[in-house]
Amino acid sequence: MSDSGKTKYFVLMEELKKDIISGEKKPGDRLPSENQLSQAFHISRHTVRKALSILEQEGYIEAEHGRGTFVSRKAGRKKGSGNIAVITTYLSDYIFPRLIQGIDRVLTENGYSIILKNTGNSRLKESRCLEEILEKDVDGLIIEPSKSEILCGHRGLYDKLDFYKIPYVFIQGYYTQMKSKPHIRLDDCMGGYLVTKYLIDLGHEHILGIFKADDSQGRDRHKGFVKALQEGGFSYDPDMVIWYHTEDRSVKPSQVLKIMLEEGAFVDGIVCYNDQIAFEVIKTIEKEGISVPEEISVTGYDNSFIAENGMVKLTTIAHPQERLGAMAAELLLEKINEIPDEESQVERVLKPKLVIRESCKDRRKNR
Amino acid sequence: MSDSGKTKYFVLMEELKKDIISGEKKPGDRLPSENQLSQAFHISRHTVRKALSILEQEGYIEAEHGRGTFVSRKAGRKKGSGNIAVITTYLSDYIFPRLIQGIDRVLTENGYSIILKNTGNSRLKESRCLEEILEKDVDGLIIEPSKSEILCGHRGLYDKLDFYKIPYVFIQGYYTQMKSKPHIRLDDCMGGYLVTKYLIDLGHEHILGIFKADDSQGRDRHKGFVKALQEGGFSYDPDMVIWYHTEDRSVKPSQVLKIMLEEGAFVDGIVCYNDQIAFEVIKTIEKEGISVPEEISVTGYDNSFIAENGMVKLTTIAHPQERLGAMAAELLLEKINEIPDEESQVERVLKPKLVIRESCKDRRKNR
DNA sequence: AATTATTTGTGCGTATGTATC
DNA sequence: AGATACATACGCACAAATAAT
Repeated sequence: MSDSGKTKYFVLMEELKKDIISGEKKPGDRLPSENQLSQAFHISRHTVRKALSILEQEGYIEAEHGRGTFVSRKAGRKKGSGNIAVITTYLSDYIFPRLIQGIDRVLTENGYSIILKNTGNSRLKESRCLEEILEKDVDGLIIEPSKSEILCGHRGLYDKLDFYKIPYVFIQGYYTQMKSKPHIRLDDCMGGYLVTKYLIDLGHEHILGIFKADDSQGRDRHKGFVKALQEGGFSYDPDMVIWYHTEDRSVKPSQVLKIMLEEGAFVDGIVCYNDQIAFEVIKTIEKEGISVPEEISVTGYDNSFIAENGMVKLTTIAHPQERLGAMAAELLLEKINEIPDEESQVERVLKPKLVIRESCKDRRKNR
Repeated sequence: MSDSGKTKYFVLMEELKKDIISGEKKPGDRLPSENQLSQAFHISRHTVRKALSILEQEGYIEAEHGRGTFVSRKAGRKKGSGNIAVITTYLSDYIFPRLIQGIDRVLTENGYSIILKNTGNSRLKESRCLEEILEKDVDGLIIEPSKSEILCGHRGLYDKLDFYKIPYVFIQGYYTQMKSKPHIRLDDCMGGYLVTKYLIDLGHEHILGIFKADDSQGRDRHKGFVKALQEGGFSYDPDMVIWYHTEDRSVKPSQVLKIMLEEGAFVDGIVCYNDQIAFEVIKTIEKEGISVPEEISVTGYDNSFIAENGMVKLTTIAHPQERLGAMAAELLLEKINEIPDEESQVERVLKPKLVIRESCKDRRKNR
């Protein structure tokens, strides 16, 4: 034991570990064979194996039967639990099942499992979920932020994720203060533009917008709505927009609309935040004895089951739900396997498409 | 290698692990010395050490230089991952979102997270999922068996779950060979009875049944179907039943029905395995120029979204999806917290309810 | 206090099996 | 088919820690 009293296998192990950490041996490189090492270090092959087994256990190297021993591609990193957390606002409703389906498909193909959490769109629950995630060891996180338009009160939790080097990607919304973080979303501005433009092209002149005020999607869809109106030569009238919050969603839009209609407001088209709202809106309108689309056209958003199979087939924006989930999973996998130097693109935007059904009527005089 | 092709160290390791998990060796107990083991198992000390090193690495034992090797004090009561695996056939469609919602609600309330897996109703994937679950440490398992009516080819995996004392409960279906295992299900026999009885009471006399052949639900619903017919004084006619398998589901029922109708078979009511099939059936019937329910009544099963919001509002069986999930989670929690002596009830059956909508017509002459 | 037996830890040499190229 | 490389397995020797005599 010439080397400072340490054991032989320990010396060899440290030597190899040093080479790997320093970068002298790069991920994927082949180590000398066991016999070569045993000769070079003047120790028995058995002792070499002991050193290698420790390194393998710690995840620095990977031995392949009949081929050789290689520096692990994810050298230095923990071996990983194989679990990835997925936090969404809701589980069972609307687009989420398909979204989760897409995430699951990609992750399963790559040997991961998903840990599912949902926040009910509550900031408090989102905090709890994140804290739980930090306690368990997950290899990554896909999260749909709750009420993404409201100031982020728990930025610290995301900082912790960064600190522990747990990669995460946002889906659907994103916190505006964290725009540089990886996220995948629909181009909601374009979506809002498309439906509004469609109504204008069909000759509508009194278009009402109903938007959600507390997430980035609502803000973006409204932005597109305004853009289309102004391009069409209409001046923007704030009275022709109903804003609501998550907590209001089942009552406010319908109630306000009802009052507007009863007060005799003239409306020939309504752009709705999503299909659910559109459905509520149609119910309300028809209760007032007004018919859709003959008197008022209505557009939805998301192309959910309800749009295709409801009483009135909704003209809406196609939401490639499963694709969105799959892309999020793919981006996360890239982040997980990424070497710190290179950085993949952090934002991926899906272009929405208009799906035309039966909820809008052509109001042009001359055709 | 007399022992089933496994390596010697592996055999010894499993043997010792079994003793520790079963409680034969208690935490703090001393294992036989390496030399004793090598003599007892007729293997070299080197091989014994290999086995022990794995157990030490996994945290089952702790070696103390000069004293001996001891069962780890924290071997038995690993703190628990707080994760519970949920394996279903599908994720995004039909009743599953709500079911998972129910499971999630109860488990989240109790501080657990769910790891989601889906099998696509494939036995192979079910095996893979179970193997993965065995590798990760989960505190329990809720599983919807795939094709529960077909002989269980991987019983061994469930035995392993028993061995590692991972509690599990079946939902929806259950393997008939494992009836004594905890499971939660609808009383599908009663459900099948209810819809059929309803049609008979409305004066239907030529009732066709469409059932799935490869799960226990299909078999049970058919059983109720037969019971109602015979109680109503009709003899059972096998030609008035269409059986299909999971792989057939999108083509066979409609095709066979189409042929039957075109050949002039007289049918005034159809009991369908579920709402999806009922939906397909209605499409097929109406393509043939026959109207529902005026000429043929159709019943569904599950009371899914489609039943409430489709073209024809389906008379169906209410499936308390979220409740079912919640009950499964509650039963699992009982199993997890259960002291091995006392055993809670293993089977819980939910009574189904008939939901009457517009897909059946009263055919009685005198009212 | 020293000795001895026991037990784990380190290390060497050899042989055979099996996967890869 | 043969060379190479990792995987399993046996036997031996000695060191270091521990416990009992």
